[in-house]
Amino acid sequence: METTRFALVDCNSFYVSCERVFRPELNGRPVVVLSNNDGCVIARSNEAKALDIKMGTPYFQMKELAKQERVEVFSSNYELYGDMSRRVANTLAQFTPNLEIYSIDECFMDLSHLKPEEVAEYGKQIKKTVERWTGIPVSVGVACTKTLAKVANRLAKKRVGADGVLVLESKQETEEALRQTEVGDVWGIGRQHARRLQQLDVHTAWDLQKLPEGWVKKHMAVTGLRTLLELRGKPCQELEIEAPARKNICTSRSFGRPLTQLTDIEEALSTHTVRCATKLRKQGSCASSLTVFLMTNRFAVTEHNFCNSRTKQLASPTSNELELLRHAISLLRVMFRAGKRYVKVGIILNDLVPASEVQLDLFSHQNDEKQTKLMHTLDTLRQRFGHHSLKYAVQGAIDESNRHKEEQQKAPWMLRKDHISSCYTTAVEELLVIRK
DNA sequence: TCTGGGGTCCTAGGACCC
DNA sequence: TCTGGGGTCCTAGGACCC
Repeated sequence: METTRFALVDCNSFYVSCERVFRPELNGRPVVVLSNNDGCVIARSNEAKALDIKMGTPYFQMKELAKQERVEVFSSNYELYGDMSRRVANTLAQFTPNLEIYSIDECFMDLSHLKPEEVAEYGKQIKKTVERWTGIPVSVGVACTKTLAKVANRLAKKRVGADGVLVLESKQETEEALRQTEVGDVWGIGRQHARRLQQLDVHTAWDLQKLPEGWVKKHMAVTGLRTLLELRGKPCQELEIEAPARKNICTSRSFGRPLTQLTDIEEALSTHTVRCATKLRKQGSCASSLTVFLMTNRFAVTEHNFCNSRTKQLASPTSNELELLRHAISLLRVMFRAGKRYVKVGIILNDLVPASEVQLDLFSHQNDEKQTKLMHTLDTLRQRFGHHSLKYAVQGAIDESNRHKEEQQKAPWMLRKDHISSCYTTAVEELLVIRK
């Protein structure tokens, strides 16, 4: 029987690295990237980590420090990061087609076919090639299960002399790695389980791996048991080359500032709904129900906290955004209460089914086919001319297409993006600037 | 003034059925 | 007063991931 071998390739401080590719003078300097609405820190360069800036720190709490230490601050630019992510994945695909795109900055690769003595050199080649072709620095961890590959990857980043590549082949190498890994840093062990395990004197991945299966199953469910077995070297999770179809699709955003007017919230919700429906059709699915949720500020002590949601079951599954829009707006109107300051609205499309399997409702519109063609046309035009090229009146007159727009020219629900970089790789005008 | 967004899986417990 | 047993389905909530 062939033993399995997985590599985990993880981009170092991915969002920061994307910004640095086009601003190389920022290498060696502290850089952070903020979440949507410039809320919290979600990516940090090593120099920023050295300043003790923690993941998830609200930006307003570190503004002063950023100024003092000349930290370069970016709003998140997902168009850029998504494009860079595709470049990294395409590069990795040159090494093996057995590739799982696990997240925007991580890929698992199947390296079972290699001889043990070839693995380390192969890992170095992967790292070098990605950096040369995309400009993004990566770390590579290799082991016989996904969970152990994660462990290896963490240490590849941390260990001096590892140089960003670590292979766990022998029992001794694996044991040493597990002893050096805190239990809370194991993939699948979150805050709750980590705290509980610490209380039981289980501090490292090595301690965790020694626990009895029965206890782990009882207290950490089968997902915990899988983690345990994978730490022991028994693979429980395969490579997922084809991304499985999503079961829910959600689009939501905080507003640029708290809102009190229904019409403003309707503009935001209808824009989210169109986005969400576009994602739905891209996956080739129809939604059987939709949920709209509306939130007041969960941090405000003075306001009566309010998070409400309403769900609508549809007569038959649909991907028609006109229909989804109608239902979303009517759910919002039922929920809305005057006099509250709202901070966020969102839509979730649930119980998705493949469009090809949707039962035709004999009593519904005769013009279903016409509607399908209309949606297809909308998708094509938006893809070609940008998402803002075709809108409904309810979405409001102002759009986000000019990303550097002054605050007062934006609709009140639109995100703050005070530190946005250019879409170097995808925006036509940017490409022209680069060519000049 | 200022605290992200988008997912998955699992389990317990209630409702309901025979 | 006593008040079976086993199965399924659904949902809310918890925990986790990046």
